[in-house]
Amino acid sequence: MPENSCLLSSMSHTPDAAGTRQAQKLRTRQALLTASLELLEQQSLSSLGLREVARAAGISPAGFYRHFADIPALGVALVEETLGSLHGVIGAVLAETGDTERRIDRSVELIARHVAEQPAHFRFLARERYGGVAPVRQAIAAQLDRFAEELTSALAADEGSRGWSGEDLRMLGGMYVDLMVMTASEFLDAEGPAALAGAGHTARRRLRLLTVGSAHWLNES
Amino acid sequence: MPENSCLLSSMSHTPDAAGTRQAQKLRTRQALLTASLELLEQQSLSSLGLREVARAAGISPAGFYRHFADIPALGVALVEETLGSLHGVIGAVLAETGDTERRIDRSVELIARHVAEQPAHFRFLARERYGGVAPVRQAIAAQLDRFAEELTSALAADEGSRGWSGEDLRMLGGMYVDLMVMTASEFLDAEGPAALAGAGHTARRRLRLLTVGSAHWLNES
DNA sequence: TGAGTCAGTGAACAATCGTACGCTGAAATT
DNA sequence: AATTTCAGCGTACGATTGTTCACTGACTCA
Repeated sequence: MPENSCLLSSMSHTPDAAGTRQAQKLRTRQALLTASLELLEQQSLSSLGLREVARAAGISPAGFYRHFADIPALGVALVEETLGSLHGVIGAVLAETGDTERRIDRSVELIARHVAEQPAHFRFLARERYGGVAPVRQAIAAQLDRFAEELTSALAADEGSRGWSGEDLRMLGGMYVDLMVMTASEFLDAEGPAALAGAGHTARRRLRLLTVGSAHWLNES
Repeated sequence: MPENSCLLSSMSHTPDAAGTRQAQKLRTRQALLTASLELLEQQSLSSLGLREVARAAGISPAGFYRHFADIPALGVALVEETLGSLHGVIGAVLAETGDTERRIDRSVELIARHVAEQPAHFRFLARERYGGVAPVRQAIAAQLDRFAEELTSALAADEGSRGWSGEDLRMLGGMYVDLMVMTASEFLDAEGPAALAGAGHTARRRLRLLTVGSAHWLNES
């Protein structure tokens, strides 16, 4: 830990340039989220202290309560921030082209890019998916269910899944979602470009295996 | 929490019947493991307190150090206890019969039974697999890698995987392991016999999809 | 301009925490 | 029988925790 500095340094209460009231509040809220996400790279939410977060964000412990009632509440907000902006992206990738191989490549690239851009968010996600804080667990489950649902309806529109039952489609969508989360975790664990490429390689092959399986699903089931 | 009682009550220091020295030590060690596992049903390891565990096990905080140096060290021991006894079981199930459908049924039943018999162990496993305590995470990863390896060599001996590359076999083994962990988590989340049966149903179908995929893997890859 | 709102402060609180010390007494060893 | 070993205890330490309270002062709005 090089610096436990005040992340707000030059923006707190100084009557600087920008800052309507609520804009400033949002900025501190964001500072809390950012600071906690940084702290969460080395520990899990259930051991994260309220004071610890406030300190890292540069506000007093009591100030925390102006934004969140709890550490769990902050966790739920983090879930929102991590996954909220990703809805609709999957459908776009699937709709892009019909070529299966290219679709797989695009999907893996998409995950790799997002993970590389905001690793801490996905680390948090993987860590808390089955973590010790119930509200956060539920929030993540709800978001992932939404993803599975979106993926399911995107798959239903595809010609490759004609004749599939809704139940089977849901299962397939769920598997894709789980595969994505697992792939994201492996990208996170991968250190160095070689390991990263390897992770992408096996991720593609896993998706391909699923694709092959679903292509023959109706004939053998 | 109905009772925070002393789990050792009648066995600590009383010159009762049984108990060579090391046997008694093992017994308190086991009490520590059992107590912590119980506490871990509602929280994760990184927020588990040393004093909390000692209190639940009925010994003094200082006594904890006679058995473990850390809470992380206790976590590693829990990993050992959870997965150590399961090695070899997978190979036995796979070797039992050649019929794919029956094999899938046996596997899912195996998981369901183990999860039902010791739910807390598997809850702990799922929670800490990507949890905040590095040594525990590594211990789990090492154990699961061993499982994947065992599964891989079991698959290699199977006639269905003739012509597969070692790399592909490892991927498939890894997917089966991940699927097992996921299935275990779903069994844990399932409340009531209906949800439990449903989890088993989708677990079987997921395995079947993987089987269908691997049956056509060589032709389409 | 004047009154009201409210994000953030600082002090104080009772708890809990991890760790260290020396001690005890039963079991093990000689 | 004398000696050593060592699992567990009791106490104490400083540090940190979550939460509350009355406060301040810059913004907002009439």
